[in-house]
Amino acid sequence: MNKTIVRNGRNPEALDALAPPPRERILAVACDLFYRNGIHAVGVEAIAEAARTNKMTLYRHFKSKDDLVVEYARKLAAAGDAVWLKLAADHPDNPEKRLAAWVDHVEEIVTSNAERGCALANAAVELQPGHPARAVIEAYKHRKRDHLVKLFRAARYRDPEPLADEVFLLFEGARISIQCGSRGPASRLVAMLRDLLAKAPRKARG
Amino acid sequence: MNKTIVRNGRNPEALDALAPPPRERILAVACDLFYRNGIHAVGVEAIAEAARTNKMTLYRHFKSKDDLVVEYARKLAAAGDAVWLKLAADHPDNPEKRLAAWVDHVEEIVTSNAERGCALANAAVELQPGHPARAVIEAYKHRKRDHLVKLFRAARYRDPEPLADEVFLLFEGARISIQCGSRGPASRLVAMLRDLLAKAPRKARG
DNA sequence: GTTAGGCGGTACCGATCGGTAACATCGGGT
DNA sequence: ACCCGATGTTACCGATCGGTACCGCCTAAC
Repeated sequence: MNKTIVRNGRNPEALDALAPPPRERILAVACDLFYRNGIHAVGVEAIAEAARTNKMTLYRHFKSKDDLVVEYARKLAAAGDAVWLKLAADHPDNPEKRLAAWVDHVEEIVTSNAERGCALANAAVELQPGHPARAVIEAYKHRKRDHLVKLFRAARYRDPEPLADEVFLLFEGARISIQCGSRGPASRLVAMLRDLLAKAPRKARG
Repeated sequence: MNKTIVRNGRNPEALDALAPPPRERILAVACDLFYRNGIHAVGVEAIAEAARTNKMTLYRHFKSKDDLVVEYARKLAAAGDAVWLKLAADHPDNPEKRLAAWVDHVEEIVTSNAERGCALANAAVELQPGHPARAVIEAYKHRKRDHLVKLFRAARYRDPEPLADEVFLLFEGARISIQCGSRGPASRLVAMLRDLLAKAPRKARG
């Protein structure tokens, strides 16, 4: 009867000893359900249940469902920002490799199965213009576009801003198109990007 | 007391003598509300009320809300197809003018205020993958891409399919980006398109 | 004039929604 | 041994959802 150390009361001899605290579980489950089924289609009770807890505990950590949605958007935005941090960390002095790594990352996203598009864009579609999560989403999209500009500037492209806008629109278009059944155009995205980046004019070295 | 001819019983002396029958009013109002507020955010009662009728009459013309949503998607798809028909009718023998007119049309859409993006793409985001309206949406998006291919082929572009895919993604990306707050990249869409179409290689005449 | 059908109005149904109250229980820290 | 904070459980609230039954009215056709 050696009762191993567990994080929460129930289920003493199960193997969820490494289960995160409720708040993290709730948020993780909410991310999954919101993304797969849409925000409006998922009730708080279903989230609590899937997180192996209950509605009360959910409301002890989040003031309201809208608050949970805001945290959802924040977590997604943070995950997106982390990609750029990792990109910079992995190739600190080589913009060329950073660029190639980013294209590989895009390829991963766009060729992965069960793709339901950009979760933040989907959320923006579902949420009313005044919803507090919209500000999080819009700020993230702006940062993303700026990251592209900086990446292209570092790679010595002559006109990084128009190039970033074009790449941005292609990427966003691919992700929204996938869930509209247009996998055809989206499947060509990576080839387009490689071609575009190869042909765009760059400054001379030095 | 000359009772003028009216289309429906009530309100004999008002000026809505030219009011369409209830089904058309309901569908038109549903299009407006679904687009502006999202499908899940609009109840059938609100639709009936805005159409100056009631829920019963709505359910006499539509089996369910899902059925109304399908008709909503069908109407949007028909409106989109009508644009291509008009394009072909306006410039039957001049692919160049047809192309220019299409770009102008894109410019109108993308610069109009209160743009909430592509209504069909938004609907696809909100609807579960099995929803019957999804088939309508996906079929329309395929037609749209094919229309682009045909347009570019008629304009004698050397590789109409990759070009159509690229233009398709740029357009879709712009519309989804507008409602994510990224008006910057989207505002450059038309310039991108004109540049892209000017530089893409074409076949020689004859 | 009569009839039939489309329409408006109201009241209602069961289900589910987001959100809360009250209480039992368990754990770790002192 | 004690207590306190975090969690689990249950029941409940008002509001709203999609959808329906019933009745009365008006119009159009015959």
